[in-house]
Amino acid sequence: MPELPEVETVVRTLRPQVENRIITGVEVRLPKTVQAGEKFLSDLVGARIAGTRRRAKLALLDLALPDGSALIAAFHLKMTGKFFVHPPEAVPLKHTRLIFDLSDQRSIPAGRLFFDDTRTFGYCRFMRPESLHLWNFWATLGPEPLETPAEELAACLHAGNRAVKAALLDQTVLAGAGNIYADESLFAAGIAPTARTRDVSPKRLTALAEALQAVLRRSIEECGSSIRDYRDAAGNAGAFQNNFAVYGRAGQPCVRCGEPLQGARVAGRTTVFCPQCQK
DNA sequence: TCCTCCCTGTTC
DNA sequence: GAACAGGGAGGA
Repeated sequence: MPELPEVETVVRTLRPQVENRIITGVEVRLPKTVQAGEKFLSDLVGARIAGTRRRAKLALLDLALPDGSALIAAFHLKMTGKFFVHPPEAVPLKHTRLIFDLSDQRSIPAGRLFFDDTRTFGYCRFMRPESLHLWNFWATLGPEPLETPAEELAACLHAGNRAVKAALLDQTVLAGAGNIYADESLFAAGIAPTARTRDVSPKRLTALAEALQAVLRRSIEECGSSIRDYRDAAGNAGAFQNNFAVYGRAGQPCVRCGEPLQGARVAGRTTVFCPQCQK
């Protein structure tokens, strides 16, 4: 389940394999994977992949079209979306949803970029950069947690009155956290996932924001967390799952106090926390 | 603000 | 053969 550190890792591993390659063909194997901008599909041949970057949990390809205009391919991997660059002769796999054929700048075939997605929740949108703001999801995304002071993130979390975990998961509050990093940062900050944001002091919300930043940074250093499906664009698993204090550990002893961790459902998500250490 | 649904492979 | 995994849209 790619969250911010996993998408960051995917983008970093994809970059050297696709940047400055030319798209020589496109194959849409599952129509619904292209969520918007189908009309641009025919313009893609000859486009150069000018850049790769991340915003929230989106992986973005900046494309330079042959007519000189710019286009963005925005991919949301959701739970099971994966990129992989295969040799030019590779054939689609069972769950391959979208393929870009790539060549180098001298038109020599360089490979095929597969977007594979078992559960088909992932998508790609083709958009003009100047039209991005018309996409509601994009326009309402909250700040990047690693590029924003913790006090500012705390103020975002404080707005409204809901379970703190629900605020952490809300991409319009801050962008990039998912179930894993929400649970891990709540544990690190000693805050119960069900605590109402209005009842948590600004100081503790700041500690939560700092804990989130720390856990995201550490996970990026370890190339993300691999639960089941996740692989980066080089086919490698991450290692941060070995550092989980609570995620997936319901019933096991708390690493801090030894009491059994409790499982629950909060904000519609499986949640694990320590009733002793998190108040 | 909260709940349901989408989807398929894995686990019990 | 059912429960479960979960981001985000959409509806209550």
